[in-house]
Amino acid sequence: MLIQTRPDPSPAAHERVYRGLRTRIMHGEIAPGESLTLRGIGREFGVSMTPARESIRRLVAEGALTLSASGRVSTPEITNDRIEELAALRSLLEVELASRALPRAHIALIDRLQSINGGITEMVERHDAVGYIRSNLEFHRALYLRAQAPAMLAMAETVWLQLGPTMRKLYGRLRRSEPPHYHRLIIAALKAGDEPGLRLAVRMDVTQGLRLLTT
Amino acid sequence: MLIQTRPDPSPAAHERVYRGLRTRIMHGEIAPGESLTLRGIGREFGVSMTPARESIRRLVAEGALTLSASGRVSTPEITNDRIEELAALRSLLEVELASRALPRAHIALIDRLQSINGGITEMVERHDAVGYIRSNLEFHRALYLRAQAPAMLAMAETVWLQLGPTMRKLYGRLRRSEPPHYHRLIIAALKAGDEPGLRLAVRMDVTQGLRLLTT
DNA sequence: GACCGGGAAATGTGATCACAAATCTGTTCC
DNA sequence: GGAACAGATTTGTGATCACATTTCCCGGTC
Repeated sequence: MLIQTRPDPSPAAHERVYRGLRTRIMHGEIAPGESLTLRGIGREFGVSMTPARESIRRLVAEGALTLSASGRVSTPEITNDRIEELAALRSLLEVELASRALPRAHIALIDRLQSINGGITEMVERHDAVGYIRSNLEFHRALYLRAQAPAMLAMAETVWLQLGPTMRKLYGRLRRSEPPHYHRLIIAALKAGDEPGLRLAVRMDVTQGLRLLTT
Repeated sequence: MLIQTRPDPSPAAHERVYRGLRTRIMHGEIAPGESLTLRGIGREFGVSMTPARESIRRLVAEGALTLSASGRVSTPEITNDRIEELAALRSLLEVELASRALPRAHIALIDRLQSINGGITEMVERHDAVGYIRSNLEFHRALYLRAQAPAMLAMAETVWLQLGPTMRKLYGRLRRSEPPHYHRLIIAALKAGDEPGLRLAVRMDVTQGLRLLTT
């Protein structure tokens, strides 16, 4: 075999740009309604307009960005109806994912979740909004990875992406020292093998924060 | 006002290409594993590689196409696990959409559904696979449009898109003169305002065919 | 007959450019 | 003072090109 396995020597430029923008959006680092330009993105990542355009198309397709009639791209202004819908989607998808992960949840996973949870508490104390959002999503992703349902997980992440720009705003309205209460319930239900309890805990955790925005 | 309202005078080239490919994939006109080339697409639609590439990026982002490590694009070969997952997603999303549409379902909608249903029967008699798939999706979309949940509908359509290439294969295994049995149940439940019945009928309709593929 | 190798063709990637449309800006006019 | 207009600038779009890599095909070797 002549070809040495090099899994990802230098990701394509459009991939780099895509990943960069994606995590920024998902973590709420871009305000709703903020607008972007192809040349600006290109300059920022040191590439030409071509890869910038491709990454934008991808993000638009995933609902992370909207583009106006004239082709201008910006993060979507989110309405209450849309938030309600996205919260319902999170509930539907993530309850199912958690349920599928339950029979596969070993002790190692529970340890991992508890560790991530500690990180979340730390972020709350530090008032680090981006860190909080990132850790919170990490908690959910760690659990759902056990569901062995990649298409479903991808859909859930797409919903997170669409909610990204409002997450920041959401965080501002949370109680300052709010501990991840429902996360504890999720872990307890996992330990007990309690499926109805797990479903309820996930549903509450997922809709709790978003309810604040719609009222 | 100087600017005359022209809602869509000439859709951008990449949009045309995107729509063209999308409907072909969703209707099952492209076999699983079939591969496409940027130059080929460009030649077919009379455009250069640039719009072809953008539409491909979009479709890949939506899961309608996969691209290999070397960047080659093709329709995804679908495994049984993936089909099971996508069927579960259809079930989750479409049951919810139908449920939300129920309180808004007027007589005009029911008439429309019955009319589409007639078209489906016709397609079955004609052994027109593509027409069958198209009419079937039209039936579901007409119902879900009443749910007033655009983000959720978009997700459901994404799942249809991902199932597209296997729809054709599925059709081949259906009984020749199979009438849209569960569609009748859906319409009956709508008329009766029977929510549990509607949820069940949609779940059965959505998973019925796909079950054939996994066994 | 099957496997391997090398060269030719095909393919994806990214940069650059021209062009049209949209946006911005500074000035003028009421 | 504020609205309207015209020119300048910015921006998205799509075509074209060069380049590196991959894929394909044909001939040779064991």
